[in-house]
Amino acid sequence: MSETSTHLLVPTGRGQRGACLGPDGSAAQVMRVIRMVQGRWRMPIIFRLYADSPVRTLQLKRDLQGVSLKVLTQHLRELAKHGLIERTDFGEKPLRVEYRLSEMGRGLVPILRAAKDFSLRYPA
Amino acid sequence: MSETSTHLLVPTGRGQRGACLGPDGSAAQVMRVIRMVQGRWRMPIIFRLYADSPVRTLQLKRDLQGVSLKVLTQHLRELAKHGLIERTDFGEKPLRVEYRLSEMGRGLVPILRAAKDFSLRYPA
DNA sequence: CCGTATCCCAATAGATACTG
DNA sequence: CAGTATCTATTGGGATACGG
Repeated sequence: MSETSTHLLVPTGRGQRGACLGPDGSAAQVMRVIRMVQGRWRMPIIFRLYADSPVRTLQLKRDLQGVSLKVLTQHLRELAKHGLIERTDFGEKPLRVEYRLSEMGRGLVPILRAAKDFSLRYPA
Repeated sequence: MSETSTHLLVPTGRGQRGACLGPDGSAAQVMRVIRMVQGRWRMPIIFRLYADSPVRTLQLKRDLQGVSLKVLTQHLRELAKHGLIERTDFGEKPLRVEYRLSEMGRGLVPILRAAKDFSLRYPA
């Protein structure tokens, strides 16, 4: 196909510069991931669940230190909606709800490790 | 140090579950990267510069299609402030400003590739 | 050509009070 | 215990107009 070297995002051809990030929609695919994990408490939640889960709600709140229950619940709901975590409601009394990282959530690990490496290699 | 298995984030010890993401501050390091790249037009800008740079301002605006000059400039300033891109102002008339991905900006590539892989492996 | 200044709207998140 | 309801402050980004 034609010479698209200066055109929108990355050209479709393989082997040239930029090809390893893929054809056009790559930015959108990356943005999707960013939207899933962005938010004041999402990384703390994900790391906490990764270190040890399942965890009950109030234990999570205590460990995150500083988050309100409202905001924590909002984030947990969003994370569960996107499939990164799983919510288990035992229909007990007193109430008992647990959260755990899903298989998809564990799939984030390579991204997080790459991001952490980047932060270490390029300090603020 | 006591048994921290259920404690804050990831325990300091090596070799257990969670250790591959590192000790405590990892969430903050990842959040730093997220803050640098989050924003409506940052991924499109980064991918565009990665595909071909340097690029002049209005060419970038045309390629991004839909962004206003104000918002584009805001993002470019922030990206430059964090060191991900470089801004070159040739003191010419008519005005001529170019943006290019920095070495640090290219350091994002492993993260972006991991994020793209994740999106493909776990579609919406 | 490359911005900045203003105004506006929606989304985020903190504080606080209430509920099954 | 595990939420929801309100209210508020701040931020991000779009539209538009103006300026060097």
